[in-house]
Amino acid sequence: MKNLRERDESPRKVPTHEITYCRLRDMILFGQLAPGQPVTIQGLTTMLDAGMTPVREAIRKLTAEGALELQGNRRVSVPQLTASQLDEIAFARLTIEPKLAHMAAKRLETKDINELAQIDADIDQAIAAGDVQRYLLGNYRFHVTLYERADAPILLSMVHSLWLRFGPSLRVVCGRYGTSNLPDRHGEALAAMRAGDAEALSRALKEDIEQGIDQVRLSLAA
Amino acid sequence: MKNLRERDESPRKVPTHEITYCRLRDMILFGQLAPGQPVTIQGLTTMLDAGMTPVREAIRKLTAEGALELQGNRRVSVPQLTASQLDEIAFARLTIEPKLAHMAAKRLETKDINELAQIDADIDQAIAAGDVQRYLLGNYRFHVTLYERADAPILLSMVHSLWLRFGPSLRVVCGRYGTSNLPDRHGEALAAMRAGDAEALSRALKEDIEQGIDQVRLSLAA
DNA sequence: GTCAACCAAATTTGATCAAATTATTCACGC
DNA sequence: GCGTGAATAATTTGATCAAATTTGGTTGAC
Repeated sequence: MKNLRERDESPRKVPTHEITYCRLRDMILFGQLAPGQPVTIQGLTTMLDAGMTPVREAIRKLTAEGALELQGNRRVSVPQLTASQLDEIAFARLTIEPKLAHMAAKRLETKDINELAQIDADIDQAIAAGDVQRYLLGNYRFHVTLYERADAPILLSMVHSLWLRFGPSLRVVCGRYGTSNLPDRHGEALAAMRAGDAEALSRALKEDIEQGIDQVRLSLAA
Repeated sequence: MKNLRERDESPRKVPTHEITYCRLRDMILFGQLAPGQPVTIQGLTTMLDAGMTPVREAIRKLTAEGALELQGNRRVSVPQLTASQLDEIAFARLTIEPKLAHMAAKRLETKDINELAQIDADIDQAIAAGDVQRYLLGNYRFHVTLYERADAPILLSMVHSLWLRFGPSLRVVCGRYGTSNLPDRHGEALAAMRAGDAEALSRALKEDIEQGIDQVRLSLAA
């Protein structure tokens, strides 16, 4: 009985700072906050409709994850990647993500593969429609859903942090060049999953990641 | 003139939450907080002699880095590693740290190598004297000092997080079995640095890390 | 054994103080 | 006389704290 909550006003179960963190993170990953654009803490309190402490805590967490940086003294912003930082991310992603895919391969059940196929279908639709937002969200979900099956929380959190650093730049690329030329090795990946071929799966992921990073690298040079 | 601060009471330059974060982090890395031991936020406010907000922010940051975990509901604690989590850390460390060593190799100057030799000498003294605290601090400084020369902030922050996860367990091992049997491939590493051999350096680091992890793995089985 | 009241701890808000940025004004030079 | 630059004042923002609210756990009574 104590779990039932009748009041519409406060169906609180998760703390505000958690909600604030998620909302701010999604803003960084999928859009509204462009790299370099400076934001004040108080601006975020009104933007996210939360008190000062929860916003503050969300910022600390995201700063630790590399999704935000404390710019000089007074403002925070989404970091703008340099070429050498992109190389670091490339190395880390190409090492860890194929490993997670490999680990996940053995544990994947038919249900999981169907779910991933569903997500992939949605991605194809988004690409065809030129819907950047939906492509980014689908791509993120595809990778994370797969990696979660590896049951490796530490590596997963590292990947999570890498996506927070990489996501904003990918978004900029999509916004500039549209959804064509974007990585779509998901078909190969799904085939490897169905065949239970861990090696092939991790190879497909590696190529998918390389393609995405090359895209950003090109855009960075310009 | 405005930068001069006469008042003894408040020589504030770095914010409290920064200081609190560092102090708490060092407590986790080098000692006082054992894995599994639950701590309350209020306990930390008195222990660290800081207000509630700074402590809260430090906890958020350390939680994001994996140094603390929100235990069920109500308390935080230093996570206790499972065997599979140790495998994850082993994979990540053995991938990233040799890479950083390799990157650093080309940039090392004589001054840096001398500094590292100095640290290594201090480690040897600590091992001979059985001084666990000093060994841990020296070992940490040796690795971090080397990696910093790679000029790769993202990979460095990932390593930083891995050490925060690994450190407490290493400490437990030292406390239980003393400072013998501990990794000391630093001599080989220094030789490789002097020879300018990046491959040999990264190999030495790899062996040093493997040795340390095996030590913890053994202790975990018991 | 279950329910309710109480207690302790976490969360959150609002207030206060300090610091920094911006705007305005005054002075000096061209 | 007009424009530029520096200095100071004002407003905005950040950091910290203390108090109030909420939540979860525990204990005692029925």
